[in-house]
Amino acid sequence: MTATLDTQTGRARVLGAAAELFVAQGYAGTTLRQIAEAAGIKAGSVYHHFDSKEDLFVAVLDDGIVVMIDAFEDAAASLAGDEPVPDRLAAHVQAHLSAVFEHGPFTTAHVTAFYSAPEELRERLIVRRNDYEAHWKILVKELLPHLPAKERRLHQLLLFGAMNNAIEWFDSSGSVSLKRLSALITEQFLNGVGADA
Amino acid sequence: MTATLDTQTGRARVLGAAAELFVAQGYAGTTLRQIAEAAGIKAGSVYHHFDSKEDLFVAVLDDGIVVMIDAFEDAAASLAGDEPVPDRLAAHVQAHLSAVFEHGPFTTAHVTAFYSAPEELRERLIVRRNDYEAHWKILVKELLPHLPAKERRLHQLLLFGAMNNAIEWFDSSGSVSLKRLSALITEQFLNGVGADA
DNA sequence: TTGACGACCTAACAAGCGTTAGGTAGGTTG
DNA sequence: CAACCTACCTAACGCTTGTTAGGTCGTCAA
Repeated sequence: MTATLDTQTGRARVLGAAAELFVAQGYAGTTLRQIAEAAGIKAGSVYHHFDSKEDLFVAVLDDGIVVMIDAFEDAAASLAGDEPVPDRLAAHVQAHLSAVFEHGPFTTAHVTAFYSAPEELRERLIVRRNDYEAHWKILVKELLPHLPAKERRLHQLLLFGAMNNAIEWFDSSGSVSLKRLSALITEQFLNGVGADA
Repeated sequence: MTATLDTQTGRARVLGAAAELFVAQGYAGTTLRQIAEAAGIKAGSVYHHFDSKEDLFVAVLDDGIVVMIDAFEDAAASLAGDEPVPDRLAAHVQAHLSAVFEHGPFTTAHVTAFYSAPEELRERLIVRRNDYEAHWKILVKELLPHLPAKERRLHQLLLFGAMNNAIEWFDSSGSVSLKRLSALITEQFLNGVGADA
């Protein structure tokens, strides 16, 4: 459950080491020898668990998207469904950010390493990514029924941009908590920065 | 002025080819032989113009940030200074997006390729990046004087996130114009998505 | 005419890459 | 005890990488 890199076995250690390195250095910038060393084995042994570097990358990101979808559905399940719009949105924003920042490098890899991979490789991942985005699309439609679909899509993309870009500057051990950040993004998204407060 | 890759000479062709490839494939994913071929010369000849792959990368991104700062200052100069807040913000948002989407691969590289480079390389670029962010910081302070500095910084980061992430989905030849996108981002930033319209 | 210079090319270098074949040690199963 | 499986290791393969040394050819100043 709370197993770290040191206590895991074989395949899981490789997967975790790969996730961390892909996040830090991207796909092309990470070598199998680095991954192997971080996992405590030799480069050739990686092929006992995965057929190729590409497959390993796909495995990392597939794991990540599963975590994100779980987080989304947990958030949905924790709501009765009749809460005010800001509360419902905030719960899901926090679930997303929590998954990215606090649930290990697998989710983070989806935000930072995805675009570092060759396009051909990315194509193997978009199905599951679209699955996650579809969850959000339904939610946003429920929360903002008054908007035309096209505009709703644009706003959703802007929301994703604001959330995912936070990975470049947000420090989870800093003075701003993740909960506060979630509230801020929600408030900003729904009501704006408030030119006249 | 409107010189393309084909009409440029030596160094400029290498620079342009490198920018495009860095955008498409990242730093580690792009080879000097690819750059050379795209520029119409041989790999070794790149070293007549640049001392290393790292230097070439820095040159590309330095060129990009200059364009962005120019665009920002042009937008500022085109304003009288007493326009309403939404108009002033929209002008600068459009300047930023226009620079990223319509002024060649150098500016784009700053958004997409920056984080694909090793951290040591990135350090050579942050001085100029900070210079550009400082322009925005001053502007946001003028536009939103009522917010505490800390919160203003967070909102600014969210704005950058929304703008820069647009590179992953915005299609400048699509049905949404860049001007409309600028207006949408500005409206969203200042007033939110409007839960009750 | 000579000389220098810029812009390129050829050919190679050492290092590192992803990947593979074949081997070894320990645990489990019949 | 034998057979088998899992989890590794060693050693190498062919290839690509960034980089360098030295050469060529046209242009242009003295």
